[in-house]
Amino acid sequence: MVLAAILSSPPDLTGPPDLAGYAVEDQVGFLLRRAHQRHSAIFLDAMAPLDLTPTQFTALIKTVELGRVTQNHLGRLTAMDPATIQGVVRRLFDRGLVLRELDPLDRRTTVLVPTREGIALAARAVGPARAITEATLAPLAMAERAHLVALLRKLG
Amino acid sequence: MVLAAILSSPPDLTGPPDLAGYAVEDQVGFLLRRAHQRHSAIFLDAMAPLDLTPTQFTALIKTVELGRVTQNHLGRLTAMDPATIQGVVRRLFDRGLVLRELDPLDRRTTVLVPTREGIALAARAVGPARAITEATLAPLAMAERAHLVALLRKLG
DNA sequence: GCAGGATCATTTGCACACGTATGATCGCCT
DNA sequence: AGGCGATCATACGTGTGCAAATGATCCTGC
Repeated sequence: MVLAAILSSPPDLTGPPDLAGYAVEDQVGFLLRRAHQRHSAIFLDAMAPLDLTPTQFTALIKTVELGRVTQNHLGRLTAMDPATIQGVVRRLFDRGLVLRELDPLDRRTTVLVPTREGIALAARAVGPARAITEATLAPLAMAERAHLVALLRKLG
Repeated sequence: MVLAAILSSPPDLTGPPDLAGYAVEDQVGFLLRRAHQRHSAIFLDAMAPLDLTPTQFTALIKTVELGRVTQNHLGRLTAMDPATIQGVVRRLFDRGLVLRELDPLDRRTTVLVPTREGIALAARAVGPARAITEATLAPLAMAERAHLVALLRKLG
């Protein structure tokens, strides 16, 4: 492959273009994307038996925690915009994990309520979720883990 | 709304279901997703004039930096799997920012080469990119920024 | 009391991101 | 030589994420 590259490319006398010392792989954005990817992979793998994605898990847990929530409000609590939470909730609804109730006093909203199955699944998911957090933070020492979480939280 | 909730739901004597003190919003996964979202929003906004997404920018910069890369190799360098890098490169190609060359010695691969326009756009994008990193890290003090980057890098 | 602005949910269109599958090609080992 | 596992690019399906548009409903100010 190296040989192929040498043979098939003309000698580059100009060298790499000057990007003024900018290194993409050291930027927060790149590192955040990579860390998020890694966590997602760990999550999907560990949660496979329960078939929950990170967003589905978050939405379900929050719904169970609150008992009754409006869809938009749930979205704000879980950092998902209305378009995103809509799809997530639809999948939870299709699996019978949450119900949609009508609020006679505000006919714009649909109030979400966890079903018995939703509550049971949330309870079963907490264990794996702890393991996922642990696995995600595994490369870091204990003090570093707390530090990272604090910094991420501060990042808003 | 409160009244509606009272009227339409039976009294809940059990209280919120026990999730054993698990707080979703304090988990690394949730915080990573949130931080990544925030950064993406900042990026898209600041890079709007150049119309580059984070992944497109990363792929372009790396291609310019290297001069010649195989698509899969570029994917590994930029943390994108083959399926993802394919779409990203296709969009760069459609905009005339990179070329696809054939390697006669390995007919499986397509070698990517930046065009003059691609190189120029990359050069123009570096400034905004620095501003984006700065804006993303704005909530943190200088020492904290370095610390966060170090921790994220260590996270793999 | 009603008009204008805000809020709620939904839809559409685009871009990531991964798993999985497929077909072509390469490299190595017998 | 020949075959077999690995690698490269691509395709498809699903899920996340945002912007922008729509329509229904609410609430506030006048």
